[in-house]
Amino acid sequence: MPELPEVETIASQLRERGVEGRIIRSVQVNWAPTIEPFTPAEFECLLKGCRIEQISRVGKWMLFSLSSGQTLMVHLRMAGSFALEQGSYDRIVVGLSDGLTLYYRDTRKFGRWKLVDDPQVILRELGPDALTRRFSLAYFEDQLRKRARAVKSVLLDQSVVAGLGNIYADEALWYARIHPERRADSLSDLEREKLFKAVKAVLRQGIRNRGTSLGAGKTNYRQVDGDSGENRGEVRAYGRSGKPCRRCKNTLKKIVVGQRGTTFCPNCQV
DNA sequence: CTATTAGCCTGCCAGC
DNA sequence: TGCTGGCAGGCTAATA
Repeated sequence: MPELPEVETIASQLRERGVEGRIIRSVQVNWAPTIEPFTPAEFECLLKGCRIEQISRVGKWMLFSLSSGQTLMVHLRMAGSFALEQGSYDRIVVGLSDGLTLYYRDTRKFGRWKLVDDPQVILRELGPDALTRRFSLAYFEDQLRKRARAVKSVLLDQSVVAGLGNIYADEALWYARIHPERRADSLSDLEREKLFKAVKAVLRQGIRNRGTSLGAGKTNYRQVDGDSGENRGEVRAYGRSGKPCRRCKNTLKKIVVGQRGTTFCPNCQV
């Protein structure tokens, strides 16, 4: 579930809690596939003694720039999170200077840590981050016009725009009143603009509310202090199948688009 | 270029 | 209550 707003929330909370500027004293890897192709011993050797200079985010990637010149890039995938207190499912434990410990928690073990000399090796495969100026209306229109796929699949394609996942894609389409299965190249000028604005708006709202948690389970998104995100009450489409549309009162419907569960309003999303 | 499937893992939930 | 199958927010690789 961590999409752009959740990753942004976690990154900014780690900054607020003073992770930047600390020295890495130890690295304990409890689930080795997370750091492939390195072994836990190699990985600790490369990180130990490095200062964490800066924590940033691009799309759904978190970037820790290190004093060694390398960058630690973390993708939380389905269930990854960070905490500053020990818990269950801690796959990597990073001991920092001045007594702080960073816990990487990931029930489903899908998350991945990449240690790279140049972040561009990974970032050049991505389209512009959805909340930057590089993701402009002109760019988005151009991308939509040349793709025949379902518009929802285009929103989820990280090489087109980086940061949207299943929740915020459904939300943006609901706000723009566009049916998720519409061919991207069939949208009108007005629809493209409405969708563009909706994408930016739902992501900003997600950040303001510190992310969306859909349940209380162990695989659910959590802020750094363990709290749920507060955006759930704002959700209009995702996970509301069978419930009334908050705009027209029709019953929301769930279908599959590009192998992904998709909830929308058959009445007002056309 | 687009679509489809399988795989990676574990927890959760509905249904029986 | 207890078990089971199917499903889940992401992404990649392989195949058609």
